[in-house]
Amino acid sequence: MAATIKDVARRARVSIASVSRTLNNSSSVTPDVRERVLRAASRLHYTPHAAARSLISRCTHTIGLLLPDIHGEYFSELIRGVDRAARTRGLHLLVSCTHGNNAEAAEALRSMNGRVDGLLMMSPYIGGESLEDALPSGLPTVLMNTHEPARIGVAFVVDDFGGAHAMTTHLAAAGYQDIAHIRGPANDFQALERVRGYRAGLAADRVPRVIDGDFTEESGYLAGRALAASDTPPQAVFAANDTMAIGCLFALREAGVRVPHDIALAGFDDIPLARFVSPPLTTVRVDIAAMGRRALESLVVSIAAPNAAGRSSIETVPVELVVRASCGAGSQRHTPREKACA
Amino acid sequence: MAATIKDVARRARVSIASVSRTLNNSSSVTPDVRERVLRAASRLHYTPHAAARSLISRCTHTIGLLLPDIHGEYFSELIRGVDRAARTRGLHLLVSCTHGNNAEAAEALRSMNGRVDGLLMMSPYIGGESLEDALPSGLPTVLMNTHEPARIGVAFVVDDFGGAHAMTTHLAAAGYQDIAHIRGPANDFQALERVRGYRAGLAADRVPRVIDGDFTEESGYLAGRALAASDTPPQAVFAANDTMAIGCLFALREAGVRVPHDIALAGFDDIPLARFVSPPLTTVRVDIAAMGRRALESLVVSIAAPNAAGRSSIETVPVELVVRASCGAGSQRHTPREKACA
DNA sequence: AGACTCTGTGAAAACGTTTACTTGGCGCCG
DNA sequence: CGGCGCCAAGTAAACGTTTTCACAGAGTCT
Repeated sequence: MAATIKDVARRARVSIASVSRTLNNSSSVTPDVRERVLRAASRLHYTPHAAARSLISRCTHTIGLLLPDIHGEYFSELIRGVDRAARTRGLHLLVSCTHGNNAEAAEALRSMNGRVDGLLMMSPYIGGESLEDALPSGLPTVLMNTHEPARIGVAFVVDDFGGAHAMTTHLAAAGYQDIAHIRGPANDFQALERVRGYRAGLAADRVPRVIDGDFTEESGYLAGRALAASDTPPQAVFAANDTMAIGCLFALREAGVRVPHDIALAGFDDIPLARFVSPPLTTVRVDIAAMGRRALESLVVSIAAPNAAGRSSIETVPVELVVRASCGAGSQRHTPREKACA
Repeated sequence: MAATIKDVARRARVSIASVSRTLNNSSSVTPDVRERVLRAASRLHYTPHAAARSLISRCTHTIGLLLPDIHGEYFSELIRGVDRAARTRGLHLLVSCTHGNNAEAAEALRSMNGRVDGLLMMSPYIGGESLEDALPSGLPTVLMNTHEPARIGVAFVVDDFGGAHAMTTHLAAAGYQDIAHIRGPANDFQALERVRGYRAGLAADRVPRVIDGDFTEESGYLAGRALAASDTPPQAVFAANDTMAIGCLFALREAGVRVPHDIALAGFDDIPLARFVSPPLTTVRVDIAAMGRRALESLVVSIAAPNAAGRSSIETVPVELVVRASCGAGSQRHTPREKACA
C-alpha cells in the first residue's frame, strides 16, 4: 500500500541508491537528482519502512522499557523521565510490563530481540530463574532496582536502605518510641531493603514490629485497621510506600484515630498524592523521573560503546526525607510552586 | 552476535526452511527434524529477529500509541487500559507523545511506519495542518477525542458535552445560581465541548462566566485566586478538569473561602486524586481505561479486516456524575471498595 | 505394476532498505 | 593530446526471515 523506495526511484527516474543517498544525506548528489527525489518522495508521501531499515542498519532507534507495571504514579513518573530523555535523543520507547511474573518477563524479553537497540529494565523481584538467560545476548541493558545487577551490567538502585533508615531515626528523634513498619511483598528487593533500613534505624533497645503488606492501598488499609484495633497500638507507623500509608491513613481515620495526634504516619516514594492527603504525608522523596533519565542516558552510552560490554557498575540514587504534617511536624501549605519543583 | 536461523539450521543439519517451519508450526515436520531443530535452537539461545520477521510477514504485533503527553493520572490510566487489552492479544505498545505539538506528532507518525500494525491516537488539538496527511496511508488508525474523526476512520470521543451539561444542571438544581466555569485551552477540542456543555446547562436567564485556564493545576490556582478576590464571587465553580479544580481548591482555601460552604466546587475526569482531597471533589467520571481498551479492541478489528478501510464511525464514551462533598452533598467515606471498582 | 497423490524437505525468491563496488564521464596535469 | 584520478550514479549484495515452488520418496489405487 504505502510507497517504497522503488516507487520513488521510478518516479524520480533515478536508482534506488540515489534515493537512499539523497534522503540520508549520506554522500553528495547532484542538485538536479536531489530535487527530483525530494519532489517524488513528497508526492508519494514516502516514508522509509522502519523494519527494513533496521534490518540492514542493525539499529532501531528504539529502546525497550520493561517494568513490573505501568499503573500508578510511581511508574508514570519513571516513564516520564525515560521518555523525556529518549525524546531528546530521537529514540522511541517500547514499553512492556511483567506484572511481577518472571515468565512474562522472559517472554517480553525474547520478543524485544531485533526491535530495540537497548533495554531498560526494572525488576525488583527476587527468586525464579535469573533473567540473565532470557536476555538476548549482546543487547545493552541497564537495570533498575534489581538485586543482581553485577552479573549483567550497569544498574541504578534507589537508596532504599538509607531512606528507610533516615525515616526511622527521624521518627525516633521526634520522640516516637514504638514504631511499626508496614512492609512490601517478600519477593521484592526494594521492600527488603526498606525493612532492613527500618530495622537498622530503630534504637537498639526497640524490638521491630513488622506488618505484612504488598504495596497496595488495600493492604495498607488492612494493616491500619489491625493496628488501630491492637491492644498496644504503636506511636508511629512507617509504611514501605506512600500508597500503603494512604490506605493506612484512611483505616486509622475510620477507626477514629487522629493522625498525627494519636499515631504518627510516614510513607516512602513521595508520590504526587502524598502532598494532598490530609494531613500531608511525611515521606521519603525518590526522584524517580531523574532515575529514569539517568538510566536512559547510561544506556545510550552503553549502546554507543559496545566494547565496554564487560563493564558493570551500580549507581545509587539518593533519596531525601520530606517532613510533612502526618508525623507531627508543622503543617505545610500547598502552593503551586511546590508542585513546580517536584 | 545473536544466533540467526542459519546458525540453527547448520547445527541441526537441516535447511533454514525446516527451522522456520518447526518454530512456527506452519506445517508438519518429522519428529526427528523437529527435535533436532528445537535442541539446536535452545542451545544457541535463538530468538527470531523481529525486524526481519516483520519485514516479510508485514506484521509487527505492535501497535503505536500516540498521546499528547504521558504524564499525569489521566494518561496513565489510558495507557493502562490500552496495555491490558494489548497484552491479552499478544501485542506490544510503542508509545510516543506529541506534547501538543503538531510537528512532533507528524514526526512521530512518520517514524511509526513499518514499526506498527495500527495506530491509536489521541489528539484533541485543533488547528494546524491536518494530521491526515502525516498518517502513513493504509495504516489502520483509531482516534480518541479528536474533532475531525469522520475523515479518518473509527474514533472514540468522551461525552464531554453531556458531562459538562449534566454537571452544570446538577449544580443549578442544587440551588447555586451563579456558576463560573474554568475552561481548558482554546485549541483543545475537549475543552471546547465542556464549555459548550456548561453554557447549555445554565438556566436561560443566567449569563455564562468563563475564566481561562489550560488544564494545569497552576492555572486553576490562579483562577481560584481571582475568583476569591472578586467583588461578586460565584456560588459555585465548575472547572473543566480535576487538576484545575484542585488548584482552585487550594487557592480558595488560602483565601479563607470554605468549600462548599462559601463556594461549591466541581471538576471533570474523576482522577484518582479527586477522592482524596478534602473535601472530596464532585466530578464527572470518565472511564478512561475503558476507553483505551475499547479503542484498542476496535483497532484490532480494523487491522484484521483491512477491507473495511472506508468505514468510519464515532463512538461516544459515556460519563457519569460523581457527587461528593465539594459541592455540598453528603460527605462520602473512603473505602477500599470504592477504589476497587474505580 | 505403473501412474498418481501425498508428505516432508530443500532451494530460492521476496520483503525494503543500506552500502560496497563498479562504471562512465569529465577535468586536469603532464 | 592521452592517461589519471575524481565524482556522481547505478548495480548488486546483504540483512534474517517466511513462503512458494520444485522435488523426491513412499504409499495407494486402478
